[in-house]
Amino acid sequence: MMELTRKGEYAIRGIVYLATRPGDQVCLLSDIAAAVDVPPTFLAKIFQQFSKIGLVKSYRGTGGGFILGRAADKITLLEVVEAVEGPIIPNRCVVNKGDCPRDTTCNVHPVWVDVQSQVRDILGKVTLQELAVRQ
Amino acid sequence: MMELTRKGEYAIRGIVYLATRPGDQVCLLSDIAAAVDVPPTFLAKIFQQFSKIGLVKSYRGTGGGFILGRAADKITLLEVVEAVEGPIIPNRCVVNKGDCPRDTTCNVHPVWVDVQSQVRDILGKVTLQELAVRQ
DNA sequence: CTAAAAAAGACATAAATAGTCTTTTAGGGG
DNA sequence: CCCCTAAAAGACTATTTATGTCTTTTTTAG
Repeated sequence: MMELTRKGEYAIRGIVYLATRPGDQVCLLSDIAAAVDVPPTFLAKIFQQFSKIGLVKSYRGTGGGFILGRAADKITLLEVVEAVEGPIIPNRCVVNKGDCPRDTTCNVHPVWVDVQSQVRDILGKVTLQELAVRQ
Repeated sequence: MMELTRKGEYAIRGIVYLATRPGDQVCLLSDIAAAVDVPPTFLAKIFQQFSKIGLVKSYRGTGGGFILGRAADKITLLEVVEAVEGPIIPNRCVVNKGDCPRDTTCNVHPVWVDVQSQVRDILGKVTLQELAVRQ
């Protein structure tokens, strides 16, 4: 349960790699894919999603490629994960209030709210900068 | 991401309902299914899984049915969820040590360990007794 | 022996996952 | 303007997982 998909795993690998590169250096998608061992066409889709919400900035044509959309310490793991996996939802019932008919009577509901909150909190406190440091 | 499946949701509903019943009263699967609005054949599969690991106790034949395998305050939500959804695994890399080749170098790894630990902790502290109280 | 009820296993359908392939758009250099 | 490079967009495919159903078997009470 609660398992990250390949897409999520690849997304993290790709953008963390980008964060290890000098901030002004445009990276080719093909280079990133090779470095983190992900199918290039699949990573392309992932980076398109990143690009749309500004997590990365893309340049087309000769000399094009990708750089981070913001400083690495301003991008959290939560943002990266939610960008490709969608919001952290331990159960449908927590999506939005009133969605679940049992809402007020169900004793399980607050537990899922708690889980959601804790997970978001953990992921939200980790930045790409921390993930990019080489050991 | 991290979404409980229908199976998990149904499993919780079913066993929580069982926990609201007097401890010595054997419940028909068909009655439970009707009460919590779950397809009976599907719930049957779920309760078979419960039965195998002792979360519920089953009786066959005339007058048969199900009761909890233990007192409601001795069964946690974590056990129920893991019984049908499998272990809480935010990422494959945390399954067991050495499984992930990047294990020692990957900075993301400890984050998933933390997530796993927190979620298990939250779910492990909630008992069926608490979930069964009527509001 | 018979009826009741769970157990077991095969089967079916739909959705999500994990990609690939092709075409289009944008930008740089000659 | 023409060509080359590289990302964007969208259609397409295969595999796996989720969500069940149906049939047969086993167990048990009366």
